Amino acid sequence: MSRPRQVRKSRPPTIIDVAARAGVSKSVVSRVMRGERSVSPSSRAAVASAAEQLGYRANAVARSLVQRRTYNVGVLVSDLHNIFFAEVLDGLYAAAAGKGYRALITTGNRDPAAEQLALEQLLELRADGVVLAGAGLGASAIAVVARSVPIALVGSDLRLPDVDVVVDDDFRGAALAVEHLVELGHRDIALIDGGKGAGAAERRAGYESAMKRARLAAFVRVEPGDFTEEGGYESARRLLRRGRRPTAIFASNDQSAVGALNAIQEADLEVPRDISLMGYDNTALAALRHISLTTIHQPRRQIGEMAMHAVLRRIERPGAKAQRHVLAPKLVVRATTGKPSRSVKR
Amino acid sequence: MSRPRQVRKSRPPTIIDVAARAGVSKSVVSRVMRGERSVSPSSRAAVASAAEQLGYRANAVARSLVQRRTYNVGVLVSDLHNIFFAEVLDGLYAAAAGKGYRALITTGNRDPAAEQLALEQLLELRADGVVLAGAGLGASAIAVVARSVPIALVGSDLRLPDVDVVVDDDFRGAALAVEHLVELGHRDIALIDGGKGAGAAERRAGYESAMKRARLAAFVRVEPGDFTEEGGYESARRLLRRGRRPTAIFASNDQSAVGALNAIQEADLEVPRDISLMGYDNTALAALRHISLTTIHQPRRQIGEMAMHAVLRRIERPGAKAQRHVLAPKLVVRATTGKPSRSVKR
DNA sequence: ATGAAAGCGCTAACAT
DNA sequence: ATGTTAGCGCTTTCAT
Repeated sequence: MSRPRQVRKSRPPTIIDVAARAGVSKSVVSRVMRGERSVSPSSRAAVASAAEQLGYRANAVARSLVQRRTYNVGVLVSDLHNIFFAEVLDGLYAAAAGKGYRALITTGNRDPAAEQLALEQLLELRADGVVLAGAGLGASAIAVVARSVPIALVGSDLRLPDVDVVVDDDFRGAALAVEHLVELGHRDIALIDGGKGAGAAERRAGYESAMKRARLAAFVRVEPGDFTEEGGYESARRLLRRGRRPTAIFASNDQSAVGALNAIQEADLEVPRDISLMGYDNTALAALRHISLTTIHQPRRQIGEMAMHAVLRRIERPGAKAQRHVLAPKLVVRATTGKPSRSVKR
Repeated sequence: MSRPRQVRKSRPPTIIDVAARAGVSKSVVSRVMRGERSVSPSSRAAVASAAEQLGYRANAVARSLVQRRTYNVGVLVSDLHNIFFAEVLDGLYAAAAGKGYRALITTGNRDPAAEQLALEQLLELRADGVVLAGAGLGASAIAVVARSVPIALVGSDLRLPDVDVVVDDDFRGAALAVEHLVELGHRDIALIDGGKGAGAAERRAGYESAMKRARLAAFVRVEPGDFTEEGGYESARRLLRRGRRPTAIFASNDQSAVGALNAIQEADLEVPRDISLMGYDNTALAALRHISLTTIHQPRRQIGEMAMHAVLRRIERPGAKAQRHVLAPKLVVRATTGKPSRSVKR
């Protein structure tokens, strides 16, 4: 009558417990759990009910050990604060789930040593593949790892053998921005640069190239910047102070565009009446009604899907060659761009 | 002479390979890998060099199977887009790493079914503990899982047995906001409500209570809202349209405060000269120089650390009781609050 | 200090 | 259709 209720925290039931309860061998249980059909309906029912009663949950650790694969794809994100990656992660997740894999996210928090460690951990966990999203790892470190597991890169355009890379076509995106402004009638279009930020160089090149193509080489002006709001503010102030004020500013990311917007307003100028402004990335910031920034959209979700598909493909076909996948950006017109004013040239 | 170079994708080396190469038994290798010291210096050196040469990496899967624990803590985040959680994740990570655990992030993308599945996966992976960050799972689902593994909740104030909960004191935070405004001399302080959003009810109660304490019960005005920018905009428009315009608006999150700011500017009012405005959460939005919103800061990183410590504690001391941890918010004064204008009462 | 052996929970031949 | 058996790569007694 006074037996102890049930040992607290008894181990979770195993396949053997289920087998015993269902009155079959553990093989049958295994078959049922994996949905094989060479099992009699009666056994199937018995196993199902036994598992249910016991609250049985398959042990993925044991399964992974014997199958020598985990169905886990590790995702190493450099920075969870960067809103850019959130949507990429959505794509990664969706693509993984759709193919029966799990995405396991880790981060190094912008610390290279921590990133290296996190990657190491993923490999110890025997992830079947790895996606590096904006990772700050060195090319050599990546190359080494790429020999033992399929890897895809997002947001860094390294060209390594056996490493898939998924990038937005920043060169083209910048050109889109310039073309939009030119169509509106702008000629004096300045760029707020992104320095060494991801994609900044391509955006600068795209800007310069598009300006030349529009026979506007004489108007090319690259103002140093650093992808931050503060940097954008300072850059814009410099641009506005100069003798010849541009009729349009193309900031190479939304963040710095917001800073620029601030400087423009401080100078008592109105956007887009007195000056047009563009950003890049189409972040949530740009969509604020408050700001409503014309910008360039990167297909973030699709980037994620692509990257996941790339590693899954090489997981399932070990021979397959890695590729470089380039996705097309899109122009998003909002309220900060318009025709240049005919105001007096100073 | 023409032997195939080396089989592509040969299996990763195991402890046995290392043992053979080092000329010792696999037990010795195991001991070295785990840093036990009952190993002769010579064996240790031999093993180290063999492992190095082979590129040996411990197999966490095998280890987890035999140890019956993974040193993994699963983190289920409802929404990676929500910037709030990014910093919470930092805290979770740091705390886990500090104690020799790994944090594995998954998400259900706001889809309850997907969340349930993701949680199930974490349990199949035999995570030693789980942190639910803003999860939309039902209390009963959580209660069931809580019987088999230590769980901590962040951002949802459910009171369940055997479930740790970490929350910001939203009641107190709202009171802080009101007190700040009252000190500046405001009396007519309206609230833009957060509807059914996380913490909205507590913030509303905190507002009401603080108003009463300041003998301002007559001025209590709760304008419906929904934590979105659009909602904040609409709420503010309604507040401004009414006969008696409040001298201060307290929006129950930053997002809706930004919407309100927009409405205020449209009404040709200046902040804080004509009207003061506060938000809640201290998101990146509030810090934009453009906006520079006075707001209430939640110790997000600390919330994450706390939650992780809570589950680690119960992982290591299976008997331990779960607790409710309440963290204190902080006032962050920026540029949107000031003394009320002495302008004519309408 | 080292080795031998058992076993973690499961899958995957192989029998029957 | 079902059961038996042999591992997966490691840790952990238990000897020595």
